[in-house]
Amino acid sequence: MSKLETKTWQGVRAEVQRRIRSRAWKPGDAIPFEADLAREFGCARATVNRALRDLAEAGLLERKRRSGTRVALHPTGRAVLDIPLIRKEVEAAGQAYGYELLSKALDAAPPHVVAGMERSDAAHLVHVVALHRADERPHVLEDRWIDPASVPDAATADFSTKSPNEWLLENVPFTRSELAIRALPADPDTAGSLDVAEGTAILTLDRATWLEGRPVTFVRLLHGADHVIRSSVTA
Amino acid sequence: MSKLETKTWQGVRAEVQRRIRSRAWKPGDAIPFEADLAREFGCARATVNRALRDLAEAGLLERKRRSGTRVALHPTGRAVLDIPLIRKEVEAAGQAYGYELLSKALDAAPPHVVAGMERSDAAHLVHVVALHRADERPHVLEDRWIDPASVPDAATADFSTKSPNEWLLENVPFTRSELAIRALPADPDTAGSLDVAEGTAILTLDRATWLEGRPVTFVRLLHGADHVIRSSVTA
DNA sequence: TCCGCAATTATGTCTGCACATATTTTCGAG
DNA sequence: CTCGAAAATATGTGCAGACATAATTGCGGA
Repeated sequence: MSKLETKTWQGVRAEVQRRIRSRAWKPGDAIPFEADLAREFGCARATVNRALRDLAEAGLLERKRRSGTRVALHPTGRAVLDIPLIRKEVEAAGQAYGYELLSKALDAAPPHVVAGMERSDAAHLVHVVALHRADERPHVLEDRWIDPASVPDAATADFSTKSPNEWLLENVPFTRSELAIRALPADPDTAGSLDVAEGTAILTLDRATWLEGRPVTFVRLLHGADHVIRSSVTA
Repeated sequence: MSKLETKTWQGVRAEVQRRIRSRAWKPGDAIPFEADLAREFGCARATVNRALRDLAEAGLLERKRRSGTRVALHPTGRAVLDIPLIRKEVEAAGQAYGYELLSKALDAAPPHVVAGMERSDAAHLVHVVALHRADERPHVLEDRWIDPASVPDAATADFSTKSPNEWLLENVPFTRSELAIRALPADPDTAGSLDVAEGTAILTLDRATWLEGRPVTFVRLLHGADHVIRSSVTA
Protein backbone atom coordinates (compact mmCIF):
# COMPACT_ATOMS: atom_id res chain seq x y z
CA MET A 1 0.00 0.00 0.00
CA SER A 2 2.28 2.71 1.22
CA LYS A 3 4.86 3.91 -1.18
CA LEU A 4 6.92 5.32 1.65
CA GLU A 5 10.28 4.27 0.26
CA THR A 6 12.14 5.42 3.32
CA LYS A 7 15.42 3.80 2.40
CA THR A 8 17.56 5.14 5.23
CA TRP A 9 17.62 3.60 8.69
CA GLN A 10 17.16 7.01 10.29
CA GLY A 11 14.08 7.45 8.15
CA VAL A 12 12.68 4.11 9.22
CA ARG A 13 13.42 4.93 12.84
CA ALA A 14 11.66 8.26 12.54
CA GLU A 15 8.58 6.68 10.98
CA VAL A 16 8.40 3.93 13.59
CA GLN A 17 8.87 6.51 16.32
CA ARG A 18 6.06 8.55 14.81
CA ARG A 19 3.72 5.56 14.85
CA ILE A 20 4.55 4.90 18.47
CA ARG A 21 4.02 8.50 19.49
CA SER A 22 0.80 8.75 17.52
CA ARG A 23 -0.42 5.63 19.31
CA ALA A 24 -0.97 3.84 16.05
CA TRP A 25 1.17 1.22 17.76
CA LYS A 26 0.28 1.22 21.45
CA PRO A 27 2.45 0.27 24.39
CA GLY A 28 2.45 -3.49 24.72
CA ASP A 29 1.46 -4.04 21.10
CA ALA A 30 3.48 -6.27 18.86
CA ILE A 31 4.63 -4.46 15.76
CA PRO A 32 5.02 -6.00 12.30
CA PHE A 33 7.94 -8.27 11.58
CA GLU A 34 11.13 -6.88 10.18
CA ALA A 35 10.55 -8.57 6.88
CA ASP A 36 7.09 -7.04 6.54
CA LEU A 37 8.29 -3.59 7.44
CA ALA A 38 11.12 -3.94 4.98
CA ARG A 39 8.61 -4.73 2.26
CA GLU A 40 6.39 -1.83 3.28
CA PHE A 41 9.23 0.66 3.37
CA GLY A 42 10.82 -0.72 0.25
CA CYS A 43 14.17 -1.29 1.87
CA ALA A 44 16.34 -4.17 3.01
CA ARG A 45 15.61 -6.04 6.21
CA ALA A 46 19.04 -5.02 7.50
CA THR A 47 17.96 -1.40 7.31
CA VAL A 48 14.83 -2.04 9.32
CA ASN A 49 16.88 -4.08 11.75
CA ARG A 50 19.26 -1.19 12.30
CA ALA A 51 16.38 1.17 13.01
CA LEU A 52 14.54 -1.16 15.37
CA ARG A 53 17.74 -2.06 17.18
CA ASP A 54 18.41 1.61 17.76
CA LEU A 55 14.94 2.18 19.15
CA ALA A 56 15.28 -0.87 21.37
CA GLU A 57 18.55 0.48 22.74
CA ALA A 58 16.75 3.73 23.44
CA GLY A 59 14.18 1.80 25.40
CA LEU A 60 11.19 2.41 23.14
CA LEU A 61 10.93 -1.13 21.88
CA GLU A 62 11.41 -4.55 23.38
CA ARG A 63 12.67 -7.30 21.16
CA LYS A 64 12.87 -11.02 21.70
CA ARG A 65 13.95 -13.68 19.31
CA ARG A 66 11.17 -15.69 17.84
CA SER A 67 8.60 -13.60 19.73
CA GLY A 68 8.95 -10.48 17.70
CA THR A 69 9.10 -6.83 18.60
CA ARG A 70 6.69 -4.90 20.78
CA VAL A 71 6.32 -1.34 21.99
CA ALA A 72 7.73 -0.99 25.47
CA LEU A 73 5.08 -0.82 28.16
CA HIS A 74 7.00 1.67 30.22
CA PRO A 75 9.45 3.55 28.04
CA THR A 76 12.41 2.92 30.32
CA GLY A 77 13.53 6.40 31.10
CA ARG A 78 17.21 6.47 30.44
CA ALA A 79 19.41 9.45 30.99
CA VAL A 80 22.99 9.63 29.87
CA LEU A 81 25.22 11.49 32.24
CA ASP A 82 28.42 12.87 30.88
CA ILE A 83 31.09 12.71 33.49
CA PRO A 84 33.70 15.14 32.29
CA LEU A 85 36.98 16.04 33.86
CA ILE A 86 36.27 18.51 36.62
CA ARG A 87 38.66 20.93 34.97
CA LYS A 88 36.81 20.74 31.68
CA GLU A 89 33.49 21.07 33.40
CA VAL A 90 34.61 24.30 35.06
CA GLU A 91 36.20 25.68 31.93
CA ALA A 92 33.12 24.83 29.89
CA ALA A 93 31.09 26.98 32.27
CA GLY A 94 33.39 29.87 31.46
CA GLN A 95 34.95 29.95 34.89
CA ALA A 96 38.59 30.02 35.91
CA TYR A 97 39.78 26.63 37.06
CA GLY A 98 41.89 26.32 40.17
CA TYR A 99 43.36 23.28 41.85
CA GLU A 100 44.94 22.68 45.22
CA LEU A 101 46.34 19.52 46.78
CA LEU A 102 45.25 19.32 50.40
CA SER A 103 46.87 16.09 51.53
CA LYS A 104 48.51 12.93 50.34
CA ALA A 105 49.16 9.85 52.46
CA LEU A 106 50.80 6.63 51.36
CA ASP A 107 49.64 3.91 53.69
CA ALA A 108 46.15 5.07 54.38
CA ALA A 109 43.49 3.11 56.16
CA PRO A 110 40.65 1.84 54.00
CA PRO A 111 38.03 4.38 53.06
CA HIS A 112 34.73 4.78 54.81
CA VAL A 113 32.82 1.60 54.32
CA VAL A 114 31.53 1.72 50.79
CA ALA A 115 29.25 -0.76 49.18
CA GLY A 116 30.90 -2.48 46.26
CA MET A 117 34.45 -1.70 47.26
CA GLU A 118 35.78 -4.80 48.91
CA ARG A 119 39.50 -4.36 48.76
CA SER A 120 41.93 -7.16 49.26
CA ASP A 121 44.81 -5.36 50.94
CA ALA A 122 42.88 -2.53 52.47
CA ALA A 123 45.67 -1.21 54.66
CA HIS A 124 48.02 0.15 52.00
CA LEU A 125 46.11 2.63 49.94
CA VAL A 126 47.22 5.96 48.63
CA HIS A 127 44.90 8.62 49.92
CA VAL A 128 44.66 12.03 48.28
CA VAL A 129 42.44 14.94 49.16
CA ALA A 130 42.28 17.84 46.75
CA LEU A 131 40.14 20.86 46.13
CA HIS A 132 38.95 22.04 42.73
CA ARG A 133 38.02 25.69 42.46
CA ALA A 134 35.86 27.63 40.03
CA ASP A 135 36.55 31.37 39.92
CA GLU A 136 38.49 31.10 43.19
CA ARG A 137 35.53 29.62 45.02
CA PRO A 138 35.57 26.01 46.25
CA HIS A 139 33.82 23.84 43.70
CA VAL A 140 34.47 20.18 44.36
CA LEU A 141 36.31 18.37 47.11
CA GLU A 142 37.97 15.25 45.72
CA ASP A 143 38.54 12.54 48.30
CA ARG A 144 40.35 9.71 46.61
CA TRP A 145 41.84 6.35 47.43
CA ILE A 146 44.09 4.54 44.99
CA ASP A 147 45.20 0.92 45.17
CA PRO A 148 48.98 0.91 44.53
CA ALA A 149 48.79 -2.76 43.71
CA SER A 150 46.89 -1.79 40.57
CA VAL A 151 48.54 1.59 40.07
CA PRO A 152 52.21 1.42 41.10
CA ASP A 153 52.94 4.94 39.88
CA ALA A 154 50.38 6.40 42.22
CA ALA A 155 52.80 6.44 45.15
CA THR A 156 55.33 8.59 43.33
CA ALA A 157 52.98 10.63 41.22
CA ASP A 158 52.96 14.32 41.95
CA PHE A 159 49.43 15.48 42.51
CA SER A 160 50.36 19.04 43.41
CA THR A 161 49.61 20.49 40.00
CA LYS A 162 47.55 17.83 38.25
CA SER A 163 44.58 16.32 40.04
CA PRO A 164 44.24 12.58 40.55
CA ASN A 165 41.00 12.97 38.64
CA GLU A 166 42.91 13.96 35.55
CA TRP A 167 46.06 11.93 36.11
CA LEU A 168 44.24 8.66 36.52
CA LEU A 169 42.06 9.21 33.49
CA GLU A 170 45.11 9.75 31.34
CA ASN A 171 47.28 7.03 32.78
CA VAL A 172 45.17 4.22 34.08
CA PRO A 173 42.74 2.12 32.09
CA PHE A 174 39.74 0.49 33.68
CA THR A 175 37.15 -2.03 32.68
CA ARG A 176 34.25 -1.32 34.97
CA SER A 177 33.08 1.44 37.21
CA GLU A 178 30.17 2.00 39.51
CA LEU A 179 28.55 5.24 40.36
CA ALA A 180 26.46 6.29 43.33
CA ILE A 181 24.84 9.67 43.77
CA ARG A 182 23.77 10.77 47.24
CA ALA A 183 22.75 13.81 49.19
CA LEU A 184 24.75 14.05 52.40
CA PRO A 185 25.08 16.67 55.12
CA ALA A 186 28.48 18.35 55.21
CA ASP A 187 30.67 17.14 58.04
CA PRO A 188 32.91 19.71 59.76
CA ASP A 189 35.98 19.03 57.60
CA THR A 190 34.04 19.10 54.38
CA ALA A 191 32.18 22.21 55.40
CA GLY A 192 35.48 23.94 56.11
CA SER A 193 37.05 22.98 52.81
CA LEU A 194 34.04 23.89 50.73
CA ASP A 195 33.31 27.02 52.74
CA VAL A 196 29.73 26.14 53.59
CA ALA A 197 27.86 25.72 56.85
CA GLU A 198 28.12 22.41 58.61
CA GLY A 199 25.21 20.17 57.72
CA THR A 200 24.63 21.80 54.35
CA ALA A 201 23.16 19.39 51.80
CA ILE A 202 26.06 18.20 49.65
CA LEU A 203 25.58 16.51 46.32
CA THR A 204 27.94 13.57 46.57
CA LEU A 205 29.20 11.40 43.77
CA ASP A 206 31.00 8.16 44.62
CA ARG A 207 32.79 6.28 41.94
CA ALA A 208 34.64 2.99 42.21
CA THR A 209 36.60 1.61 39.28
CA TRP A 210 38.14 -1.76 38.54
CA LEU A 211 40.53 -3.17 35.98
CA GLU A 212 39.75 -6.79 35.19
CA GLY A 213 38.26 -7.38 38.61
CA ARG A 214 41.07 -5.67 40.52
CA PRO A 215 40.15 -2.47 42.35
CA VAL A 216 41.85 0.60 40.97
CA THR A 217 40.47 3.62 42.70
CA PHE A 218 37.62 4.94 44.73
CA VAL A 219 36.68 8.57 44.76
CA ARG A 220 34.13 10.65 46.57
CA LEU A 221 33.37 13.98 44.94
CA LEU A 222 31.70 16.43 47.30
CA HIS A 223 30.12 19.27 45.40
CA GLY A 224 29.78 22.82 46.57
CA ALA A 225 26.55 24.57 47.25
CA ASP A 226 23.84 24.53 44.62
CA HIS A 227 25.66 22.18 42.33
CA VAL A 228 23.44 20.55 39.74
CA ILE A 229 24.01 17.50 37.59
CA ARG A 230 22.16 17.97 34.32
CA SER A 231 21.25 15.68 31.50
CA SER A 232 18.88 15.87 28.59
CA VAL A 233 17.17 12.92 27.00
CA THR A 234 15.98 12.79 23.43
CA ALA A 235 13.86 9.76 22.77
CA MET B 1 50.11 -11.98 10.02
CA SER B 2 47.72 -12.82 12.79
CA LYS B 3 45.31 -15.60 12.09
CA LEU B 4 42.91 -14.23 14.65
CA GLU B 5 39.80 -15.00 12.64
CA THR B 6 37.55 -13.20 15.07
CA LYS B 7 34.51 -13.22 12.83
CA THR B 8 31.99 -11.72 15.26
CA TRP B 9 31.66 -8.02 15.92
CA GLN B 10 31.72 -8.59 19.66
CA GLY B 11 34.97 -10.45 19.20
CA VAL B 12 36.46 -7.61 17.20
CA ARG B 13 35.29 -5.13 19.80
CA ALA B 14 36.85 -7.18 22.58
CA GLU B 15 40.18 -7.39 20.76
CA VAL B 16 40.25 -3.68 19.99
CA GLN B 17 39.32 -2.92 23.56
CA ARG B 18 42.14 -5.14 24.73
CA ARG B 19 44.63 -3.29 22.57
CA ILE B 20 43.46 0.01 23.94
CA ARG B 21 43.64 -1.16 27.51
CA SER B 22 47.03 -2.73 27.03
CA ARG B 23 48.20 0.60 25.60
CA ALA B 24 49.25 -1.06 22.38
CA TRP B 25 47.10 1.71 20.93
CA LYS B 26 47.57 4.79 23.08
CA PRO B 27 45.15 7.64 23.68
CA GLY B 28 45.36 10.03 20.77
CA ASP B 29 46.78 7.40 18.43
CA ALA B 30 45.18 6.68 15.11
CA ILE B 31 44.29 3.02 14.75
CA PRO B 32 44.39 1.01 11.50
CA PHE B 33 41.74 1.54 8.87
CA GLU B 34 38.62 -0.57 8.88
CA ALA B 35 39.69 -2.32 5.71
CA ASP B 36 43.05 -3.27 7.20
CA LEU B 37 41.53 -4.54 10.42
CA ALA B 38 39.01 -6.52 8.42
CA ARG B 39 41.86 -8.17 6.55
CA GLU B 40 43.74 -8.86 9.78
CA PHE B 41 40.75 -10.33 11.55
CA GLY B 42 39.62 -12.23 8.50
CA CYS B 43 36.15 -10.75 8.52
CA ALA B 44 34.09 -8.30 6.50
CA ARG B 45 34.58 -4.57 6.85
CA ALA B 46 30.98 -4.23 8.00
CA THR B 47 31.80 -6.38 10.99
CA VAL B 48 34.73 -4.19 11.94
CA ASN B 49 32.55 -1.15 11.36
CA ARG B 50 29.95 -2.45 13.77
CA ALA B 51 32.57 -3.04 16.45
CA LEU B 52 34.28 0.33 16.07
CA ARG B 53 30.96 2.14 15.93
CA ASP B 54 29.99 0.52 19.20
CA LEU B 55 33.25 1.55 20.85
CA ALA B 56 32.84 5.08 19.52
CA GLU B 57 29.36 5.25 21.03
CA ALA B 58 30.84 4.10 24.30
CA GLY B 59 33.32 6.96 24.08
CA LEU B 60 36.49 4.91 23.72
CA LEU B 61 37.13 5.87 20.12
CA GLU B 62 36.69 9.01 18.08
CA ARG B 63 35.91 8.63 14.41
CA LYS B 64 35.91 11.13 11.59
CA ARG B 65 35.30 10.56 7.94
CA ARG B 66 38.33 10.62 5.80
CA SER B 67 40.54 11.17 8.88
CA GLY B 68 40.20 7.73 10.34
CA THR B 69 39.70 6.45 13.84
CA ARG B 70 41.70 7.30 16.92
CA VAL B 71 41.71 6.35 20.58
CA ALA B 72 39.86 8.94 22.63
CA LEU B 73 42.13 11.23 24.61
CA HIS B 74 39.89 11.32 27.65
CA PRO B 75 37.65 8.29 27.73
CA THR B 76 34.55 10.42 28.09
CA GLY B 77 33.08 9.19 31.31
CA ARG B 78 29.53 8.37 30.51
CA ALA B 79 27.07 6.82 32.88
CA VAL B 80 23.67 5.61 31.89
CA LEU B 81 21.02 6.16 34.50
CA ASP B 82 17.97 4.02 34.32
CA ILE B 83 14.95 5.94 35.44
CA PRO B 84 12.40 3.32 36.30
CA LEU B 85 8.89 3.73 37.52
CA ILE B 86 9.03 4.41 41.21
CA ARG B 87 6.76 1.44 41.77
CA LYS B 88 9.07 -0.87 39.86
CA GLU B 89 12.07 0.51 41.63
CA VAL B 90 10.54 -0.27 45.01
CA GLU B 91 9.35 -3.70 43.96
CA ALA B 92 12.72 -4.52 42.47
CA ALA B 93 14.24 -3.86 45.87
CA GLY B 94 11.89 -6.45 47.33
CA GLN B 95 9.87 -3.92 49.27
CA ALA B 96 6.13 -3.45 49.46
CA TYR B 97 5.01 -0.53 47.33
CA GLY B 98 2.51 1.92 48.70
CA TYR B 99 1.01 5.02 47.15
CA GLU B 100 -0.99 7.92 48.52
CA LEU B 101 -2.39 11.00 46.80
CA LEU B 102 -1.81 14.02 48.99
CA SER B 103 -3.38 16.78 46.93
CA LYS B 104 -4.64 17.70 43.51
CA ALA B 105 -5.37 21.21 42.29
CA LEU B 106 -6.65 22.20 38.87
CA ASP B 107 -5.68 25.80 38.30
CA ALA B 108 -2.40 25.89 40.10
CA ALA B 109 0.11 28.68 39.96
CA PRO B 110 3.30 27.97 38.06
CA PRO B 111 5.88 25.87 39.86
CA HIS B 112 8.88 27.26 41.61
CA VAL B 113 11.01 28.96 39.04
CA VAL B 114 12.73 26.20 37.16
CA ALA B 115 15.38 26.61 34.56
CA GLY B 116 14.27 25.29 31.21
CA MET B 117 10.57 25.32 31.95
CA GLU B 118 9.18 28.44 30.33
CA ARG B 119 5.51 27.75 30.15
CA SER B 120 3.18 29.69 27.94
CA ASP B 121 0.00 29.70 30.00
CA ALA B 122 1.55 29.31 33.39
CA ALA B 123 -1.59 30.00 35.40
CA HIS B 124 -3.63 26.92 34.55
CA LEU B 125 -1.60 23.94 35.51
CA VAL B 126 -2.71 20.74 37.16
CA HIS B 127 -0.75 20.29 40.35
CA VAL B 128 -0.50 16.91 42.05
CA VAL B 129 1.39 15.98 45.17
CA ALA B 130 1.71 12.31 46.01
CA LEU B 131 3.72 10.09 48.28
CA HIS B 132 5.31 6.81 47.31
CA ARG B 133 6.05 4.39 50.12
CA ALA B 134 8.39 1.45 50.45
CA ASP B 135 7.49 -0.99 53.22
CA GLU B 136 5.15 1.58 54.72
CA ARG B 137 7.92 4.14 55.10
CA PRO B 138 7.92 7.32 53.00
CA HIS B 139 10.14 6.80 49.98
CA VAL B 140 9.61 9.53 47.43
CA LEU B 141 7.54 12.67 47.45
CA GLU B 142 6.28 13.41 43.93
CA ASP B 143 5.51 17.06 43.29
CA ARG B 144 4.14 17.35 39.79
CA TRP B 145 2.75 19.96 37.44
CA ILE B 146 0.99 19.00 34.25
CA ASP B 147 0.09 21.28 31.37
CA PRO B 148 -3.55 20.52 30.49
CA ALA B 149 -3.04 22.12 27.11
CA SER B 150 -0.80 19.19 26.24
CA VAL B 151 -2.57 16.61 28.38
CA PRO B 152 -6.32 17.28 28.40
CA ASP B 153 -7.08 14.09 30.33
CA ALA B 154 -4.97 15.21 33.23
CA ALA B 155 -7.77 17.31 34.68
CA THR B 156 -10.15 14.38 34.95
CA ALA B 157 -7.64 11.64 35.59
CA ASP B 158 -7.95 9.92 38.94
CA PHE B 159 -4.63 9.92 40.65
CA SER B 160 -5.86 8.36 43.87
CA THR B 161 -4.74 4.85 43.03
CA LYS B 162 -2.30 5.26 40.17
CA SER B 163 0.48 7.80 40.46
CA PRO B 164 0.95 10.55 37.88
CA ASN B 165 4.40 9.06 37.44
CA GLU B 166 2.89 5.88 36.11
CA TRP B 167 -0.19 7.34 34.45
CA LEU B 168 1.77 9.81 32.36
CA LEU B 169 4.29 7.25 31.25
CA GLU B 170 1.52 5.00 29.98
CA ASN B 171 -0.66 7.65 28.43
CA VAL B 172 1.43 10.55 27.27
CA PRO B 173 4.23 10.43 24.76
CA PHE B 174 7.10 12.89 24.83
CA THR B 175 9.95 13.80 22.61
CA ARG B 176 12.46 15.40 24.92
CA SER B 177 13.14 15.59 28.59
CA GLU B 178 15.64 17.28 30.81
CA LEU B 179 16.93 16.09 34.09
CA ALA B 180 18.54 17.91 36.98
CA ILE B 181 19.87 16.28 40.13
CA ARG B 182 20.38 18.37 43.24
CA ALA B 183 20.92 18.08 46.97
CA LEU B 184 18.50 20.31 48.85
CA PRO B 185 17.63 20.79 52.50
CA ALA B 186 14.16 19.58 53.42
CA ASP B 187 11.68 22.39 53.89
CA PRO B 188 9.06 21.98 56.64
CA ASP B 189 6.38 20.50 54.37
CA THR B 190 8.72 18.07 52.73
CA ALA B 191 10.23 17.07 56.05
CA GLY B 192 6.76 16.34 57.37
CA SER B 193 5.72 14.22 54.40
CA LEU B 194 8.93 12.25 54.26
CA ASP B 195 9.19 11.93 58.02
CA VAL B 196 12.65 13.39 58.31
CA ALA B 197 14.09 16.33 60.22
CA GLU B 198 13.78 19.74 58.67
CA GLY B 199 16.93 20.64 56.80
CA THR B 200 17.86 17.02 56.09
CA ALA B 201 19.82 16.63 52.87
CA ILE B 202 17.33 15.50 50.23
CA LEU B 203 18.36 13.98 46.93
CA THR B 204 16.18 15.84 44.48
CA LEU B 205 15.44 14.90 40.91
CA ASP B 206 13.75 17.45 38.64
CA ARG B 207 12.47 16.37 35.30
CA ALA B 208 10.81 18.46 32.62
CA THR B 209 9.37 16.86 29.50
CA TRP B 210 8.14 18.21 26.19
CA LEU B 211 6.21 16.89 23.24
CA GLU B 212 7.30 18.51 20.01
CA GLY B 213 8.35 21.67 21.81
CA ARG B 214 5.21 21.94 23.92
CA PRO B 215 5.67 21.51 27.66
CA VAL B 216 4.00 18.41 29.02
CA THR B 217 4.93 18.03 32.63
CA PHE B 218 7.39 19.03 35.27
CA VAL B 219 8.09 16.88 38.27
CA ARG B 220 10.24 17.21 41.35
CA LEU B 221 11.01 13.93 43.07
CA LEU B 222 12.18 14.38 46.64
CA HIS B 223 13.83 11.25 47.92
CA GLY B 224 13.78 9.99 51.47
CA ALA B 225 16.77 9.62 53.71
CA ASP B 226 19.81 7.79 52.42
CA HIS B 227 18.43 7.36 48.94
CA VAL B 228 21.09 6.48 46.39
CA ILE B 229 21.02 6.65 42.63
CA ARG B 230 23.25 3.94 41.25
CA SER B 231 24.69 3.20 37.87
CA SER B 232 27.39 0.92 36.62
CA VAL B 233 29.50 1.53 33.57
CA THR B 234 31.19 -1.16 31.57
CA ALA B 235 33.57 0.26 29.05
C1' DT C 1 -2.03 -35.98 31.25
C1' DC C 2 2.64 -34.70 31.25
C1' DC C 3 7.25 -34.35 29.63
C1' DG C 4 10.76 -33.70 26.40
C1' DC C 5 12.49 -33.62 21.73
C1' DA C 6 12.14 -31.64 17.28
C1' DA C 7 10.35 -28.42 13.90
C1' DT C 8 9.37 -23.67 13.35
C1' DT C 9 10.25 -18.93 13.12
C1' DA C 10 11.63 -14.01 14.18
C1' DT C 11 15.50 -11.72 15.31
C1' DG C 12 20.81 -11.50 15.27
C1' DT C 13 24.73 -11.32 12.58
C1' DC C 14 28.15 -12.04 8.64
C1' DT C 15 29.51 -11.43 3.82
C1' DG C 16 30.70 -8.85 -0.44
C1' DC C 17 29.65 -5.51 -2.91
C1' DA C 18 28.24 -0.76 -4.11
C1' DC C 19 27.59 3.91 -3.55
C1' DA C 20 27.11 8.22 -0.38
C1' DT C 21 29.31 11.66 2.34
C1' DA C 22 32.54 14.33 4.63
C1' DT C 23 37.15 15.80 4.81
C1' DT C 24 41.78 16.24 3.46
C1' DT C 25 45.02 16.86 0.00
C1' DT C 26 46.49 18.17 -4.32
C1' DC C 27 47.03 21.14 -7.92
C1' DG C 28 46.13 24.71 -11.18
C1' DA C 29 44.59 29.51 -12.10
C1' DG C 30 45.29 34.19 -11.06
C1' DC D 1 52.01 32.95 -3.04
C1' DT D 2 47.10 32.56 -2.28
C1' DC D 3 42.73 30.86 -3.12
C1' DG D 4 39.48 27.77 -4.69
C1' DA D 5 38.11 23.81 -7.36
C1' DA D 6 38.86 19.00 -8.15
C1' DA D 7 40.63 14.44 -6.87
C1' DA D 8 41.43 11.17 -3.30
C1' DT D 9 40.03 8.52 0.57
C1' DA D 10 38.19 6.70 5.16
C1' DT D 11 34.07 6.14 7.21
C1' DG D 12 28.78 5.77 6.72
C1' DT D 13 25.17 3.30 4.88
C1' DG D 14 22.33 0.28 1.71
C1' DC D 15 21.29 -4.40 -0.40
C1' DA D 16 20.50 -9.28 -1.08
C1' DG D 17 21.38 -13.56 0.57
C1' DA D 18 22.81 -16.85 3.97
C1' DC D 19 23.32 -18.97 8.26
C1' DA D 20 23.14 -18.69 13.60
C1' DT D 21 20.50 -18.49 17.73
C1' DA D 22 16.93 -18.45 20.89
C1' DA D 23 12.23 -19.01 21.90
C1' DT D 24 7.96 -21.02 21.06
C1' DT D 25 5.02 -24.55 19.33
C1' DG D 26 3.56 -28.83 18.57
C1' DC D 27 4.05 -33.59 18.23
C1' DG D 28 4.85 -38.12 20.05
C1' DG D 29 5.77 -41.31 23.59
C1' DA D 30 5.46 -42.77 28.36
